[in-house]
Order: sequence, then structure tokens, then C-alpha cells
Amino acid sequence: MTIHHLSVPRVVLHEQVASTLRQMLVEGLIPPGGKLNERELCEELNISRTPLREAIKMLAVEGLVELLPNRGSVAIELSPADVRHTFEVMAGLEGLSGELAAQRITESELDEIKALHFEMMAAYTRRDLSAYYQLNAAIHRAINQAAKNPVLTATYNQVNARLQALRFRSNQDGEKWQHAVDEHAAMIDALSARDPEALRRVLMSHLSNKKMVVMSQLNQPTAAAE
Amino acid sequence: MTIHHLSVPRVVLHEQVASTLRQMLVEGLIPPGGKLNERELCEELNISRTPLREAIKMLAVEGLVELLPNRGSVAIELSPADVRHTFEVMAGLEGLSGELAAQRITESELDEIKALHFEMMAAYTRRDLSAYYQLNAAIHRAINQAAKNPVLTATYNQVNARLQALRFRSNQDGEKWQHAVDEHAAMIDALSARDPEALRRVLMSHLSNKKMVVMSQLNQPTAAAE
DNA sequence: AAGCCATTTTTTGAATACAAAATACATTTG
DNA sequence: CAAATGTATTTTGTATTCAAAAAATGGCTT
Repeated sequence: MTIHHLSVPRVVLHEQVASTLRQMLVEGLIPPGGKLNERELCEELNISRTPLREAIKMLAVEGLVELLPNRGSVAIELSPADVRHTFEVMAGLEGLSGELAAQRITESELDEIKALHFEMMAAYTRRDLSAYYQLNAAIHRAINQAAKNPVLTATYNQVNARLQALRFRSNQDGEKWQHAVDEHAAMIDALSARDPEALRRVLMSHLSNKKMVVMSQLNQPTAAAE
Repeated sequence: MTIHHLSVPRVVLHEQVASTLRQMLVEGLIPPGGKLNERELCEELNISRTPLREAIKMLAVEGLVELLPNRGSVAIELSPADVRHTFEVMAGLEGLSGELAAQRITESELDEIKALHFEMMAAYTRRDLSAYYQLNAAIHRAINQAAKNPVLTATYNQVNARLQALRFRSNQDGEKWQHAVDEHAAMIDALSARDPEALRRVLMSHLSNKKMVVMSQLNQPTAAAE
């Protein structure tokens, strides 16, 4: 007889709750600045306040929510300065990713990234923004994987999650998009050449451009979610 | 009459508890691999299990403790690979710190760092390792401050805390120490020249050397605390 | 005596209960 | 009528209780 129980409520509640909340925050279901009402969330998720509060504390450390003593917690709201600072750190982490990936990537990893790149070019050609965005994210994830540093991956993901909540994607103008695509081509070249310094430069400037796109969208309050 | 209550238990317990535990972990009072017994810690800190458990969850996100479902939590124990990965990320963050600091440091910040550097040279000349270590840490903190990026500072501190628990400091041999001092001189030069790329290089190689010192100490199990 | 199984004890996980703070509301008073 | 003050309600913070899992103990079998 197997010991696997298909019901599996055995994955500790606070982890599940944290995942659910993380998703709600990143997807904007709880908007920036929105309050996390404990009673409501308990009813919604069918749990007691104990695991909920544990999860909220975890998200506070991750920087996704802010704790207001005696007044609960709210989803973070990034000021333009916060966004700048976060992108700066992301650029540093991406650059490091690239530097390490260029040194450590295997042939098959490189092939997979090249394949993703072609798929992304297809999405670009069709102006399929949603597919483009997903493939773009997949490529960056793959480069990160190729760096073979779990601490870097975890740190990267944690910082990145805060930006996800901005839900900027979408509508960059055509010229900017073209430029981003060019940068991706340069990435593939640097990776193929196993040139750490070149890849680092490309990734950092890529992030810097992304930052500028996002910052300019922040100034236009019509910035809509996907 | 003033509204200030000198007792001030009004700073939320879970934060206090997290700070206390963090200190206990970093100082080795709870050794790597050591179990965090909830009942014991509650008695020791005179609190109930709720805020303690909230604090432990936070430390788990920070990477200072590991949660073992249904079996409690233990202080992290870094494998040599973990140490390598952590140092790699630290090097990246230090490099970024330097790059930004070289661009943004003010005259008075630079003067203060120069002063700290001279104090450190004094400690080195006296072979006062404890003072040297503290001044060294102060210099790195000051560079980080000069980068003027709170997200970077927070990320840096969080990753660094994991290494602190190793408590390596002390006994690097004379030659390595000399080399570290030389690197510090190069830092001051790069900072004074406002040369981001140079400072980045110096800081990254500084970290890389520190990594090698630590890794070699890890192999010698006699590695003692301060 | 060594190893295995059942039972007890301890420890962890989650829910509830209680206390304190903050907020909302209504009443009073100028 | 507006501001202020006191009261009620809600919400958060902490302690306690209850339940389930893991570890420890002790007895039993071979």
C-alpha cells in the first residue's frame, strides 16, 4: 500500500497561504496600497488567523507587504524612487547572472535558449505581446538557471516579485520594442561566445532600458494592467 | 505631561523576537544546525508561541533558519557550495555598491571613509584584529550607504547575515591580510577618482579573496569563533 | 541481548479566546 | 451646526487550547 494521500493537506498552511497571497499581490488582486483585512482573508481562504498572520509576516520580509503596527498590513506601493532602486538592484543581479551563465552554460542549455529566442522572435513578428512577454520571461529565467547559483536565483526572484506587482508589461511603443529585441539578439551572441563581460553589459543595459520604459509609464497614470 | 511611556512594550513582539533570534543566530548562540525548540525559547524570552513562530517564519524567509515541516526549525548550516554561492552574490552586490557609490559619494562621505581607512591602517599596524574587523565592516557599510540605494542595502544585509553566522573573521595569515589591506587602499583610490568600474573590480576581487580565505578555513574544522 | 512494535510523551500545527489598540459612531455642548 | 468627547464596534496583537504528527520510552518476542 502506498503512503501517498491524494488529499495532501500536509503541506503546511502558512506556505500555501503565502503562495496564494503572493499571487494575489503580484496579479493585482490586492492592489498596491490595498489593505489586507485579516478577517476577510480568513473567510476567503477558509483558514484561521494564525497561519494567515504567519504568511503575512513572511511576505513582509519579502518586501511585498508593509506592516503597520497595530494597524494591519498593506500591499506595497512603490514610489518612483523605489522603482528606480529596485531596477538598479535587478540590473546588478541580471548582470551577475549573465556573467556566470556565460561561463557555465552547457550546450543543451544554450540550444534551449536559442530555441526560446526564435519563438520570441515569432511572437514579436506577430506582435503577440502576451506570448512575447512570457517567452522573454522564460529566457531570463533560463539564463538565471544557467548561472547555476541557487542563492542568486532566490535573491533575484525575491526582488523581482516586487516589480511584478507593477504589472507594467504591455504597450511599449514599437521603437522601444525593436530595441529590446535587438538587445536579445546581442544576448544570444554573447552567450554563444561565452563572453561574460559582454553578456553582463547587454543585460544591464537591457534592464536599464526596461526601467526607463516602466518609469515613463508610471508618469502616465493611465498605465493599465494586462 | 508627556505621552512617552518608558516601559515601551509597544514595538510589536514578533519584531523584537526576530531581532533577538537573529542576534542569537549570527553570534552562534544557536549554532548552525542547532534546533530552535519553541517551548524553550518561549520560556527564555518570556513570550507565547504565537509571536515566536511569526519571528521564526520571518527568519526562514531571510534564510537564517530552515523550516522542517512538522519537525520544527533549525539554524542554517551552509555547505561549501552554499558558501560559494552566497559569496558570489555578495560579490555582485558589493560590486554594484561600489559602482554606484563611486558615482554618488559626496565629499564628506568620502572624507569619512578615508578617516575610517586610516583608523583601519592603525589597527592593522597594531595587529589588532578585532578593531580591524570592525573598521573593515564600517567601511563596507559606508560604501554601501554612499550608493544611496535602500533596496541594495537591504538586499545586501539580508544575504550578508547568512555569512555572519559562519563567524569566520580572525586568523587570516599575514600575507592574506597584507593583500586585503592593499585592496582597501585601491578602494580609496577608486573612490577618490570616482571611477565606478575600477571600484567595482576592486570590491569584487576583494570579496573573491575573502571567499577563498573562508573556504579554506571551512576545510580546517578547527575554525574557531572570535 | 538485540530488534521490533505498541504506547506514552513531547513537540509542532492550527484554531480559538482574550486583551489592547484603533476606528467609527453618536451624543453633548458651545 | 460644528467641534469635541465619550462609547461602541471593529481590528489587531498575544496567549491559550486543541489536534495531529514525531520522538521517546518500555515491554515484548525471538
